[in-house]
Amino acid sequence: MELSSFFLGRGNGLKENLAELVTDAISQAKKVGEISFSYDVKPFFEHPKDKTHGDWATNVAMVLASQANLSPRKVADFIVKHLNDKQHFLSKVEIAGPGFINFYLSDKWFRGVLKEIKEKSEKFGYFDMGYGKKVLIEFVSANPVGPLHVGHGRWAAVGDALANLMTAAGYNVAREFYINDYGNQMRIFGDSVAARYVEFLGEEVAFPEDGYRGEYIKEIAQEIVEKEGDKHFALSSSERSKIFRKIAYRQVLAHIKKVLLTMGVKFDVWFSETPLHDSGAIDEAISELRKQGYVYKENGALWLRTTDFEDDKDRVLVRENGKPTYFAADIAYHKNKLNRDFDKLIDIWGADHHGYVKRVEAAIQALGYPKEKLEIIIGQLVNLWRGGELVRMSKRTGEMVTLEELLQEVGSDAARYFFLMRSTNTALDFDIELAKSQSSDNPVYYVQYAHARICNILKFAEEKSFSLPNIEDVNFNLLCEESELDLMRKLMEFEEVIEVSVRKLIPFRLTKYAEELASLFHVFYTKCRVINDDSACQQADVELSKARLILVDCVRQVLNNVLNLMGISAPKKM
RNA sequence: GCGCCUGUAGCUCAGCUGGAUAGAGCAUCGGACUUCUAAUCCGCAGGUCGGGGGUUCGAAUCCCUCCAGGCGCGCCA
Repeated sequence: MELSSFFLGRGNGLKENLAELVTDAISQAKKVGEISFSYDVKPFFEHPKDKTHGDWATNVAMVLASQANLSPRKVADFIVKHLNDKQHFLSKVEIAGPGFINFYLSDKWFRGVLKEIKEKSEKFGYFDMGYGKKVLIEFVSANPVGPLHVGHGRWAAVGDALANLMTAAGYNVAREFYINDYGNQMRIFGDSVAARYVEFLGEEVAFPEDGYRGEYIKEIAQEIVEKEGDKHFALSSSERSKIFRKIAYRQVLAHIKKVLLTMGVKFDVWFSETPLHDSGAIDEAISELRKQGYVYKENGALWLRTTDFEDDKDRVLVRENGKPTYFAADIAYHKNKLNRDFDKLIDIWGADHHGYVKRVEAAIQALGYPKEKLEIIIGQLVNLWRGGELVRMSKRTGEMVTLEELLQEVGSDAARYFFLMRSTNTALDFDIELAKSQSSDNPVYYVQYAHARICNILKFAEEKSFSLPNIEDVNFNLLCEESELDLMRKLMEFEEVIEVSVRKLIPFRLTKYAEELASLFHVFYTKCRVINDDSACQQADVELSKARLILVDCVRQVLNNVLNLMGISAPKKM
């Protein structure tokens, strides 16, 4: 998924510099007649998989070769000849393989990253690619008729991390939860609780057809009995149902908010569906659609011609009985969001709703908005595993692990990490035993442990009166071990990771980066000692310790920042 | 039947706009603690990228087709 048009920002500074350098060299070569081509190509840069191929590489010579009617290596020769690296951020440029141009960054350049981290601290990695554009991310949006299940946890973790990421990238982000508190299901829900209530008070009652049979319904009813006694007993069944719908809804919603808060997920807006019906917003939306010419009547119902926008079939807006469909309300909801002046709407839905995507996109366009206004992320479902055993879940049998139970068992950090760990278009296998295990198998602890280890070094340094040096007093040229240079390279990548994660809407990329950085730190840790506490140690050792202290403190900072974006704590001690 | 997602090492997954010898983690096996936390590190091994065709200098990546799995195809929400 590419949102290129929306994500025109400054982008990654270093990459841009490099791109400019190469573009300039190409136009120079063209000017002097060495390379001729008629249409421009944008150089593509990547980090070579193999370190010995440099820090960056571009394939531009190979792309130009056929146009220029020259061999790729010849084109590369001409380009390299015209590179004018005024800022001296390259130490070496090589032509390799079929025609890659490999760039090696100068020491000066990637040591500069340490200074930048110290300056920006918790804002390191942040940059302005959004220019304050307003984005609304709608996620979770569970029906308020029961507890959240583990799938909701995934959307909570993904949505919240995405919101954090986009904020870091300079967007103005709001988080919203749409509450489907209207319609049939709410009525059934109220009836179900009412029936259990009457049951508790000792009266035989027929449980509603299609009623919610989960244990939690009984719990809600019992709570009402305990708090309010039998005062609703004497009411007529329709009055009772109405009241219970309200009470039970309040309880469930409060519970949903509480559980999400346990995960550290806070919404800016809780948007209720009911007012859309009561305020005439749905009628307005429909008349707007009619004005645009996409509405027609057939078989007593009112239809939206979504097939004009690639949907399989047209969809009903108003039923034969005069009641608007869920779809109609959803159109009014999206219209409401669009009216609130967001530059971009992002919806995160479970895979079980993917069949709904086309019609909502159609509705947006029928309302006169460009399709790109709305981005719908479809996430695949979550399978729970306990050890090697798949945990079967079924609403019918009531065998359900709720999000609350999962959080209680594995904790918020592990839960969020696991929910985030995979691409959203892959079904997620969530192994409860693994999430709980305090071992190297568990990536959450692996990353957090790196952070805690560094904090311990800093504490140890303090005890040896090796306080964190002033950055001006440090000679970073002393950092020349491979593991040190690898760490600095990885630190430098952070901004780029944020950029890619946002551009492609893939927050799971953060977990990969966190693990890579943690891993490089652990390697460094076993190879390099930071604090030389030998009283007889040389001045040179002291200088090296200073430089390494700054280095590990920078790693600590970036680990902290990436964990923050994921909504996971960065413990000082483990 | 149609639509969306998925198929890469024994397992769970990365792999960007088509690029260099397809990468991690786990599991297995073999090593490393008198040293700032061994919740760590190092090494070995492991692959017809679901099958087949096509596009081209080059395909895990793009196109077609087939196979397998998940999800969805209401005037439910």
